[in-house]
Amino acid sequence: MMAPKPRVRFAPSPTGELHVGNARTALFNWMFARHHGGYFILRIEDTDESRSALSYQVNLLNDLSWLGLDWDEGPQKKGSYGPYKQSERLDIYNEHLQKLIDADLVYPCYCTEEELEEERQALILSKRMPRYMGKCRNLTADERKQREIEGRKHSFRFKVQPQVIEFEDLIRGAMKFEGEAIGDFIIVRSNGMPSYNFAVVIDDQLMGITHVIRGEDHLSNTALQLMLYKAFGFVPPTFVHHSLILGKDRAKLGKRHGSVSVGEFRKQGILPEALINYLGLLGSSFTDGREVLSREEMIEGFVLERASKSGAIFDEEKLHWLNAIYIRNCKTEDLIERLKPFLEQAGYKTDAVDAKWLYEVIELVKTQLTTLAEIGSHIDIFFDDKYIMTAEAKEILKKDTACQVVKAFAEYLNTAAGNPQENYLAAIKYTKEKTGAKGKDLFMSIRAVLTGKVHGPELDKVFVILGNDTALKRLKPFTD
RNA sequence: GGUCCCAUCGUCUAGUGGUUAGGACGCUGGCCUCUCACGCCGGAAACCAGGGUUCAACUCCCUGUGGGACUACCA
Repeated sequence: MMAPKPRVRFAPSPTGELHVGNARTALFNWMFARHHGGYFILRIEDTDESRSALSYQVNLLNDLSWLGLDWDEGPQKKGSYGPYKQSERLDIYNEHLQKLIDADLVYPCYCTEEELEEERQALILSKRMPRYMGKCRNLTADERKQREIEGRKHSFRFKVQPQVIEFEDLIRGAMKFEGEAIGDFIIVRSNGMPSYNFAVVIDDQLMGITHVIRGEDHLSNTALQLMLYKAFGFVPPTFVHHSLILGKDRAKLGKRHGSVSVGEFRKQGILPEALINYLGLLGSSFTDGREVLSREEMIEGFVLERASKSGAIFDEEKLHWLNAIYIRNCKTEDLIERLKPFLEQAGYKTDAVDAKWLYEVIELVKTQLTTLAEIGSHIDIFFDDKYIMTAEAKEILKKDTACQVVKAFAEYLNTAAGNPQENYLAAIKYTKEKTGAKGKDLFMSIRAVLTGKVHGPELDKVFVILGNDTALKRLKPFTD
């Protein structure tokens, strides 16, 4: 008999930009689903009304789509396990809460935040672990009524039985937690919203999730969730906790480490396939050791168990290396399309320019690019309004030989009648013969005057793109 | 503090008792070349420490050390 198709989910909370760490979790889930021909489900965990925002949710879907991580069920995609937003599943949570109330596995807690904070501080002071000590656990019916009359709101807490929790993690192996340290935790808040640990268990169960693939930061939550699975009589899914992405200081990657959101990398001109490739590589490896992999190859070679157990530092340089590879492997027509927003932003009017000509320009500078955003500094030499003479170029042109070279070159060009390709070759030949200059003296001088820079693509190609007229225009100030 | 996780070049990793410890990024030497980039060839660079187990440990066990996560009416 064939194993049932796995159902996995990515369950972000729309409280900020999509972080690369979360994107990687999404990627792992997605690759796992695609590799096994299963289902990738997107669930929005928006039970924190104060932090969730619709704009973030829109962003999230955009970023995921941009990365190419398509989901089979979730927002904008109907499935038979919805709704896929927790804020729309409130009655489901209430039903389940009632079950636990009926089974006497939960109790109302009337403590205020201030009281809880006080308790926490007292415990810390006496060097004990800060946790809820169960003040409201054994309240009598009268005491509860009294608090209701006082108008106190209550949350619901789960009665934690001291126990050892064990489970098998697909990446980490046997996991064991001493339940002793866990206090009665809140499953429904005083505003009626479910807490994370409560909602996640119900949703994963009801949505038929077979593998919970998430970050290591959820490892200790698993113990609480397992208690809930048991309380409901649910069979827990397989848990898989991958390692975290770290900053240079080996702490969990966060805002203070610089760029951490998918949106930021997009704005910097990172290609989605490069980011996906990098994220897939980070903290994992594919069997044959190759590192530049297409989406299909990643799906094909993905083995969850190969994911590393230890955290991985985010290496932007390696991301850039991959990005450069994807840029130069990109078909020039496609690259131009991707480049357009960046060109506009840098002040280049792409519509005002001949498409064929632009194609030649991009084709020529492709290999120099690391990110799309730096396009401007590579093509400025081809635009009169962007062309400027750098200090290094001026230095080159101060030399006597340079002056002679420039004059001779211009002299030939002034009377030349061929196409740019022929003209360039002939002008170089003429200049070489007339001045005796060769090598660097010859080419660098011409490069300096033509592009205003001392670095750039092959001169002959630059000249052809520039054309006779532009070349002469730039030569003129140096020939008078 | 408590619970838990982790530990191979600077970084990402391969490695499952016997290897010259392999690859990639970065760094670096050279080639190509007017320059930069690309490309090609080469180099430096690692098994956290101490005990076991074993004929043999990077690999298995223990302890220590170091790093990290969690410790909310956030997810």
